[in-house]
Amino acid sequence: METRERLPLELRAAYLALHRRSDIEFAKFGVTADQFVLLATLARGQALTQRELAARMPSDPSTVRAMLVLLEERGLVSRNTHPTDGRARTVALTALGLRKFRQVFKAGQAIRDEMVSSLTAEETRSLVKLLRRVTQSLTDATIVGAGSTSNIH
Amino acid sequence: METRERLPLELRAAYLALHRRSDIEFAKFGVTADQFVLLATLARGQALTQRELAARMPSDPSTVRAMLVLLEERGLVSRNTHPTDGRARTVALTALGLRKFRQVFKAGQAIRDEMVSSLTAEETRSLVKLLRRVTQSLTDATIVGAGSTSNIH
DNA sequence: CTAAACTCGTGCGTATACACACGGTTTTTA
DNA sequence: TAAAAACCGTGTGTATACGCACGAGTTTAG
Repeated sequence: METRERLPLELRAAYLALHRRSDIEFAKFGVTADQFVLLATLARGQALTQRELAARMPSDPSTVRAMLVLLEERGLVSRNTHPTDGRARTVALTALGLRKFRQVFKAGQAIRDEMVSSLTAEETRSLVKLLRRVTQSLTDATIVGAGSTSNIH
Repeated sequence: METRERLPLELRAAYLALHRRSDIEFAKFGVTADQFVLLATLARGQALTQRELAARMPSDPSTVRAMLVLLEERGLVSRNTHPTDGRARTVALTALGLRKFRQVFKAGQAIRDEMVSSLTAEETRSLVKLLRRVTQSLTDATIVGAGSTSNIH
């Protein structure tokens, strides 16, 4: 029973459980778990470009675009022309979007409490730390491995 | 800097990093990260019903069905009639499916090694343990919330 | 033993997640 | 400064992830 071989599956199980739980809770407010992540990221740094936003979530630029189209239709975010870069568009929360974020964040407290309900404060800190290191290891490897990203044309 | 509020995002970041990394690595073998999870689950328990399979992954029955349709077309799994239950179908790996699983599992060792490359054996054990507890807490809550349809009436 | 309740798989709809190619824009290079 | 390279957002295609409603089969209640 190598714990090293269980780690990927346990990580997957934990994330999917969180995602399901969040989707159910947030549905009352008409947003998905991932849309909440996007709103939260914008709440921390307005006027990001779409790519910056994607990098911080973290997520894929084309995924983020699809989400922005939906959120813009609902009036939660606005997309404007970038002041100096004609290619880019800046994204920001609308007043409605900010209000929605705060509502959902509050509702999410119940989930965050549940998550750590069987953990001590010390264990929670430890868990966050370990997750960060795992992410770092996987991300470094990806960047090194895929570093030959080229546009051949 | 409340670590309790960072936990969901760190969990998400770690899982998505793992998923991306796995998809890239496993693409060489023509399977996705999630398809590998399905194959691995079958390798541990053949002749499961689709629902049992979904419960063990864990995943949604309708998601699993869509995956099975694709995997069956590629000859990696077979679906047969259940011996006693006319509603259910049993699922099993084909010989090709088993071989594929073993190949991909071997290739996946590199990823599993990377994941724990900055962790001690003790920390890895701890991480698995903490993730399990988080999953448990989130799952219990979901069941309690939606489970009042069964025993108590 | 029959009718209601439950369960299984199916099929459809919406939202991610990401790859990839494309056109337009900026930056770098020669 | 003109050509090349790199970058941004868009649009399309495939694969999850899950909810929901449906038909068929099974279990339970009366």
